[in-house]
Amino acid sequence: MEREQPSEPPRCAQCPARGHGFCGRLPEPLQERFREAVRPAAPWRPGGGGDGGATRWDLAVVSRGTVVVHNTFEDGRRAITDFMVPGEVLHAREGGNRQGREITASPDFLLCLVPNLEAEFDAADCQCLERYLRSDALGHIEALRDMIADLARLDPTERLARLLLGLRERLNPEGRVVNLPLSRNDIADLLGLRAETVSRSLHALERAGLIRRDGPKKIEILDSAALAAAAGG
Amino acid sequence: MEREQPSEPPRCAQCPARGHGFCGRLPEPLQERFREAVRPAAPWRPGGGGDGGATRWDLAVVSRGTVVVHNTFEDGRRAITDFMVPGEVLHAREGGNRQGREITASPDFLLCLVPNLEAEFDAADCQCLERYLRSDALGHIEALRDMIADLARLDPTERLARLLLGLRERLNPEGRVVNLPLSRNDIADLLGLRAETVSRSLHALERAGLIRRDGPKKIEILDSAALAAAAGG
DNA sequence: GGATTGCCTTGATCAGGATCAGAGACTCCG
DNA sequence: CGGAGTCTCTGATCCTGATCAAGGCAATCC
Repeated sequence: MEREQPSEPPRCAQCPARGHGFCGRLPEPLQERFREAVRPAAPWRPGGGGDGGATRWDLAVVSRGTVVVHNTFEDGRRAITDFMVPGEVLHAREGGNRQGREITASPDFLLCLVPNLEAEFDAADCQCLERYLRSDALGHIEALRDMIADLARLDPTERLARLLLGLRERLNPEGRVVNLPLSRNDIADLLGLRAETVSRSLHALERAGLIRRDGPKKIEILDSAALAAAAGG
Repeated sequence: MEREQPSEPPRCAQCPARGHGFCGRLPEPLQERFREAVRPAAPWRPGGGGDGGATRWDLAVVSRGTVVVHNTFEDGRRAITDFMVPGEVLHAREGGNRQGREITASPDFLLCLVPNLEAEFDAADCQCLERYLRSDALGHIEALRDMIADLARLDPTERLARLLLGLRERLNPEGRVVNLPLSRNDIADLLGLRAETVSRSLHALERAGLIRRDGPKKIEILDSAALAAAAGG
């Protein structure tokens, strides 16, 4: 199986997100055109602030690693407001970075870029893609609203339970194991808590028999139904 | 000035959102086509649950009133996750309402609907509109992320200050007065607080000389800069 | 190997917002 | 006009998650 299939350049054949995510949901003919159009790249230095401003793109799909969107307040308080895992779309921002809003990524991250939609696709494909992009954005809006509801009304343990279920859905839908892509501090910034509280809440979920911890990152979900119940419905 | 201008049907000439918002930002020729395409309607009963399911649309712009998106958890906890005021777009949901997610509106609400984009616009206009819609959705994503950061890291008074500044921006950019479109309870559900805390925080802002209250709904912003500072940057 | 560093965990204390309780203010009706 | 009901405001108490502090553990570096 060393030989590449003609329709899949090596970069796609080896993509961890192959078959999942945005690319996989496109209709077949467009998917093939898409494979030819994408350029793998890491357009800014991982973890570092501000992409140099050089690389511009219309559309990016995360291929490897985790991309994190965060706001920093003037006094140093930080919040993670969004994050994307392999297969998910990073929409182009039109206005550029405003004060305090930044995007970073894990050291191993890699994106698949389409620098210019209209240059790469004909009118029909372009319109079709635009539609999928809009649909993706609307779905994302729903997800962010759910996050808002969680922050507004769930207690720490419930938030953590939701996060674990969401991460399994996105990273490993078939399995029971979640490998946390974020540190305790990042999880705290994501859920509006402190790292200590994250620790304690994980401990509580483990004591209740809903999860099993194997090192700080690896978490096995023992009882999905009970975990969903613990997540507040 | 009783006579209508030919390019503006009465419904648009009298629209409270005239000139502002999504319609106003469209380029002129498209704006005119848009005026002819929209149909004013209130496609579900205000405040009530579940739009009967009858009315379907591709695009809706709020013309009058306030539209509120909220999640309700099984045990009755409620969160307002989003809301739109006149001039703002209510994007079509693709998947229909999922459990616990609902949209309601103030009793006087009115939308401008485009039931079917492709039926009402030619290909070029349609593509242009789709692009504006995507841009609107991306801007909305940014706004929701800001809300997430606020819920995660700001204290009640800071959240309230942000809400007031945001509302003035959206409802009355020129003036100093904000007419709250939500009850204390709704504000609490929006900011992840209790109505009592909203009351106390408003009181604190007033005592600090940043706002003046004139009845429960009418709020005058006395010192924008100080209010922005109190909003945590 | 030993020291350093960063991350995670656990414990003790504290404070801010929730909760409980009750008193005005306003609207909607009869 | 009066009464019911809802919404808003204020006060007193309680509890949860933040804060402060310290120890464990693994990876990295000399």
